[in-house]
Amino acid sequence: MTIYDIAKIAGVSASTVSRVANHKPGIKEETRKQIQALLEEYNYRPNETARGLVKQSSRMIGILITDIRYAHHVDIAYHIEQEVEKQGYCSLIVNTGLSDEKKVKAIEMLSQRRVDGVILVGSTFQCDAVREALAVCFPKEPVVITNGYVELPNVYGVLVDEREGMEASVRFMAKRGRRKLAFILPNRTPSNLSKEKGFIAAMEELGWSREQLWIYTAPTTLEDGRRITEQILEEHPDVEGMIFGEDLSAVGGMRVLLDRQIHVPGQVAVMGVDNSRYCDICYPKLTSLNNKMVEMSFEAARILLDGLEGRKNPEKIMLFSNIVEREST
Amino acid sequence: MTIYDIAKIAGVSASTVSRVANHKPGIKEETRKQIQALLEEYNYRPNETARGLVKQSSRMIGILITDIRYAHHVDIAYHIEQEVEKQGYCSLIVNTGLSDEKKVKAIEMLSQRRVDGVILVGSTFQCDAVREALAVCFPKEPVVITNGYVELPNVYGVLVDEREGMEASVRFMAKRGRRKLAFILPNRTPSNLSKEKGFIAAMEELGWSREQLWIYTAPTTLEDGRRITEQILEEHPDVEGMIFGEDLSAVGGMRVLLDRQIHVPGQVAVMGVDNSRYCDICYPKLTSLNNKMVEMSFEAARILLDGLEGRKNPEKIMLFSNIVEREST
DNA sequence: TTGTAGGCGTTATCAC
DNA sequence: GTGATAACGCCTACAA
Repeated sequence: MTIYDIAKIAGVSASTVSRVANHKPGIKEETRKQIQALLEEYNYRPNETARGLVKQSSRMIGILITDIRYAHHVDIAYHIEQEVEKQGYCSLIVNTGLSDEKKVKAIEMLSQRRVDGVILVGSTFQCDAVREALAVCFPKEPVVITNGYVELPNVYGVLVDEREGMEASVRFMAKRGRRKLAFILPNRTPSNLSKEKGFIAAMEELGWSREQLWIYTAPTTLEDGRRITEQILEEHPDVEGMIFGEDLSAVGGMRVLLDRQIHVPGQVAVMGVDNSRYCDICYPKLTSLNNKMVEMSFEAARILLDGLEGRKNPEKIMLFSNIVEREST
Repeated sequence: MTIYDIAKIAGVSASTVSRVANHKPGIKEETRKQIQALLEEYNYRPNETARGLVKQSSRMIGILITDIRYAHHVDIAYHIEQEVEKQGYCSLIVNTGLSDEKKVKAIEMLSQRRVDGVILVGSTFQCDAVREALAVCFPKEPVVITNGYVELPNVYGVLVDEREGMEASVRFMAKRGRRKLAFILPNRTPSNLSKEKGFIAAMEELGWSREQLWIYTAPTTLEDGRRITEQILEEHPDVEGMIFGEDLSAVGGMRVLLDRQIHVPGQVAVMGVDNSRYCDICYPKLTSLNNKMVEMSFEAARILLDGLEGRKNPEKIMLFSNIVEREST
């Protein structure tokens, strides 16, 4: 059913039908009613593809995420989708994985589909490959990075003070008498590296030399958390606190402690980062650095929508993290 | 950059450029090379919107989900997205919530965007409102429902024997000496109602009358699981096993037992359904009825892709669930 | 091997 | 108020 079909049936021109369908003024009330009735009878829906072509706007945005299955990510995607949907935008969610190549491919694909704007979820997108791809594929369209930033005129960053947040976490532990701390770095994203910096700074403040620090690396799965915790217990049986750069591996780590009857938090206190759904599901409930995912999502959606409608925003904004204390500390 | 721009620069016609861009035969090797070079130099990408208009295909599919934040749902969406992406399709994921009205709106929106096919995730979409909307909005396009089915010529269902699976769960409990069982019904979707039927059938088999059965209702959150468990303990302190219709509320329930020092599984055995990520995160690890989410996703994607390319499939297929035993039983 | 012309379904700009 | 007509960017007969 196209406007032409309807026009033929009504005995009017296609433009008249178009005007009625778009609630434009300047139509005799009688014709309007008649055509409106036909529109409903034949269940007419304007072809968004054709409309997009002439309007030069797809009314779709792209959301790039490395892996939406991680609770923290899906929450962000969910909130962004809900927000932009209110303004009639659809979300094209793409899981890119960690490789630069797939990130670039995804950006090219989105530009080919002419999305009106893009949100990149996570500081992992703060890299040269992505920057270059954005520069050629989206030179004008608004782009927002959550938890990261790249230097381009049309790119906005919504940042969280994770370095400062991690320093606060160390002090939080220290205040509870935990000074022998291990830090578990998830992977080398800019965000995680600033957490590491925060850890180092705060530990030095406590009088530890950089060489003494217990810094380990483990990806973001339960199993990695288990493995690294076993290793830490092996190498530092006197550990008093463990700060994981992300929640899921912290949960894996806690389970090892539980199984070995090392009391949490009595003997070892544990913290994560992301304040995700996992924190309430595991046992004991996990204290976590809240990096303001929900707020970040709303801000990212708002800034993107502003950009789509020509409103300006500062290119970077910063949100402040806080610690959500639960049972593990 | 359009094919016309490139054509002008190259001094050829737009159709020649189009042919080169689409790797069509019948072009002199020399012109091909020259144009290919220009295409790359100017970073040309065909406008998918325009291409979609003429090809009458958006190469997008719609994925309808009530709430993608639930681990089981996001896993399904993830696998579908990955599968269709391999064939060059994009996924438009829409969170509809539970209301019929929003489900219908979402279907209309997807048809307006002319997606080539749709996957509905969960038996909650097996209802009259959705059936009617599909009939008018997608009379010809392939549609797949996971864990459900509606009677329409172009709709496929990927089903799981949850009724039988629930019977098996009851027997599984009985074999471990648990005969005083409570069943917690998440909400009244067709899928959950067949779980309930399975529970009833198996309990009758064990010699319980329908009136004696401990059947409760609680939505799918941690908090609901807590609340209902407290109520059950109140009303039936002698309960020996609890079967939750979904994992998350089971986790909430287990925490109540843990807090009251009721040993799981020693005193009360607990099971969930979905075999989701939550099962490994909680404590003790949750035994769960695996309703074959991963397999269902792959089948749904395959059937949809088959439909998109004109290949036929049986309108319904059934997968068989199994129990994944962990620590809670 | 290449170019021309028509069409995909809309919207928007002019006339009438 | 309404109707032609020309885009939007691409593909594809058909013609040359």
